[in-house]
Amino acid sequence: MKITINDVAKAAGVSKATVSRVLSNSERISDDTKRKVNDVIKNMGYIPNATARNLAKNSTKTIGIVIPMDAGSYFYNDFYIKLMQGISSLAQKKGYYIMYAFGNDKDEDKVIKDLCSKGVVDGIIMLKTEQDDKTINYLADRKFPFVVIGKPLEDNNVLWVDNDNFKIAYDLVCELIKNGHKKICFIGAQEKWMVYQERIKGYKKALEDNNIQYDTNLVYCGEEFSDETGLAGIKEVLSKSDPTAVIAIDDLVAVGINKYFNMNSIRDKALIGFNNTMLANYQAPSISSVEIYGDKLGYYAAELLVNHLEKIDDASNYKIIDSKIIYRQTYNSIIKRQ
Amino acid sequence: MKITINDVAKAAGVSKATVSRVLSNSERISDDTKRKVNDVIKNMGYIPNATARNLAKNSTKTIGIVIPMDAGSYFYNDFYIKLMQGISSLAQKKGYYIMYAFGNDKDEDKVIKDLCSKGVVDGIIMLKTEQDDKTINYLADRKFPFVVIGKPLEDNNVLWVDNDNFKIAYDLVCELIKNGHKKICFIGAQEKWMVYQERIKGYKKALEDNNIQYDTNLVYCGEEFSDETGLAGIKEVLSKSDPTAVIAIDDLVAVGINKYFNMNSIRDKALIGFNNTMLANYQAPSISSVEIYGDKLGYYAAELLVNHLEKIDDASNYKIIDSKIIYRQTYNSIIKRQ
DNA sequence: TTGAAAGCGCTAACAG
DNA sequence: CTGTTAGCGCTTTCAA
Repeated sequence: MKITINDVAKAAGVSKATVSRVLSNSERISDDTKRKVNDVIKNMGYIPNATARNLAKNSTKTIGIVIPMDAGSYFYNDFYIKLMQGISSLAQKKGYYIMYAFGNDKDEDKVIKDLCSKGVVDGIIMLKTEQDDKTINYLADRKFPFVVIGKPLEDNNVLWVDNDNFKIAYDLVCELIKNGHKKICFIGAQEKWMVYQERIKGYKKALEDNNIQYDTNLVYCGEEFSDETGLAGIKEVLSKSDPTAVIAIDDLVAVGINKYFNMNSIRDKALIGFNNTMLANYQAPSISSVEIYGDKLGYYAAELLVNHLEKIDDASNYKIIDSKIIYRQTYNSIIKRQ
Repeated sequence: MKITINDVAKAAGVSKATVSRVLSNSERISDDTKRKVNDVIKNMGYIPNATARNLAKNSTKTIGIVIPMDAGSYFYNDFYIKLMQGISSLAQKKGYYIMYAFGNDKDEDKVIKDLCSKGVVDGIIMLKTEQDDKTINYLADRKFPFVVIGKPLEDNNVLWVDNDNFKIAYDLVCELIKNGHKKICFIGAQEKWMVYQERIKGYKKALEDNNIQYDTNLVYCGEEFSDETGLAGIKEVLSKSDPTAVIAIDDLVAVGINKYFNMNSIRDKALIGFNNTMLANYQAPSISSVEIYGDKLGYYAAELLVNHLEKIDDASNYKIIDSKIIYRQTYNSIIKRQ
């Protein structure tokens, strides 16, 4: 039989209100009774029922996350898992539970609406980096607490976390230039996405600041984040120019480029991808990449949300996560390829 | 202001019991009032409060999953995501929510205990394939509903789903033999794990049934599921024997073997991994692998659990998931390697 | 500092 | 078929 707060109260010879106070560590309670009640609790192995507490407090202490499952995001498994880890880490620290749901293309907002209207979660983290503002608006309108991963187009008090994609690209290009590279190729995809736009901006600015002329022949932007994009991109660029270093917007794209280099025994070009997936690490040669710390993104997204839920004032409504270049074999220009 | 069942009752001119009945689609209610109440519900935009319902029904309609985060499982991201997708798919169909938590090495059982004692979930799915029976016993003792992914050592009414690792290996070896292979190498890891034991059994049986002598020189079992294991394993096997086909217990192990083949320009050996991860697909040459359908494992695990929760009699307490060989470049013995 | 009592929003006997 | 009435287990005024 389940043991409730009443059982404890009876056994301890106090009212259940007192037990409740002990549970929530209320100030206004004598050390004596506190000790007494805690003993009983321990002895009986009493565990408060979360549902009842939730109902009484009108909060669930749980965070909802919606994992996008649109075509292609299959490739971001690594990233999503890392996000989830980060979220989980903060949640455990703060005593929150996490609910997840996969949003299929069509019913993604249905899932979100369900989650936030049925009172099963206190707030939501949207894992989608390229969020449609429809959902953001929906949540904002209802004043439902949420944070997005990926800077939203209009930052009007929306809570968000993101890398500074401009700076990431800027720093990377500067670093390459410092290492003697002058003709640096950039192969991207999804022109409309912020990730692309910010990174290409950083790329351009870095060239400018180093007095290197921007050359459209060195830039390619394909459709999908895929190895085919990499293959097609590098092929096209090489037909018009001769870079010494290549930046790919994603490791998968970099894999395509790497393949092309291998097939054509091109061994004098540096290659750097983004997102530091397993894929990059286990290629031959191993592909350098930029780690964007998905776990941190998740952790701070959760922190932003929880602070908001608990009315703790954050200095700001967003958080920028750092990044790091992971140097592997392809970082050098002269690579021993099979 | 939030609108409750009382508001609806008042507006519809009925009792809240009636509204509740309409909500749960009770039989014993006239079509007239049903329509009337539903209209009001729609008009007012009423959404029942899940927490209150949970408390009243003493069930939460949510499934808990614990994702193992011990060292090394990093490499199974793909697999876990697929499991989660499958679970999510069934859950959405049946109207269940899903709660997840990462179990760090030390506090994994703490997480589980918390989940099942606080009444936040109705049942648990354990994603750990090689489960410690400690946790299983704990849950079984408390009669807390759960299912494990991966056949437990002792199948005493525990609910579980798994691939038939014996059969997978058996079929694969038979297939290779049918294709003319006679010297088939098996490179595994984690000797104590069921996965290894079952597959090696299947391997042996297939040889036996095809009148091929089992040769210990063709078998290697390393420590970790890693590319190093693959490298070390194939090196050792090749020093003693000369297989025409190599089976690796995991894609990551296969990657190591592939690397060795590439480095040494070995192009006359077939290579097949397990788990069909992205890793295998994007190697050069692309590595053949056995798809084990993580999503199905998750889906049926959830189905088993939900049926149990809803007292729907399943024919059996477990479910075997099929598998499929994914043929890629390394399936052929003569491979064009870079 | 503690207790009594009124909910939180919904479900489920039990009557009618 | 529908309403009344207890709860579900906990929190939180309001008094004492």
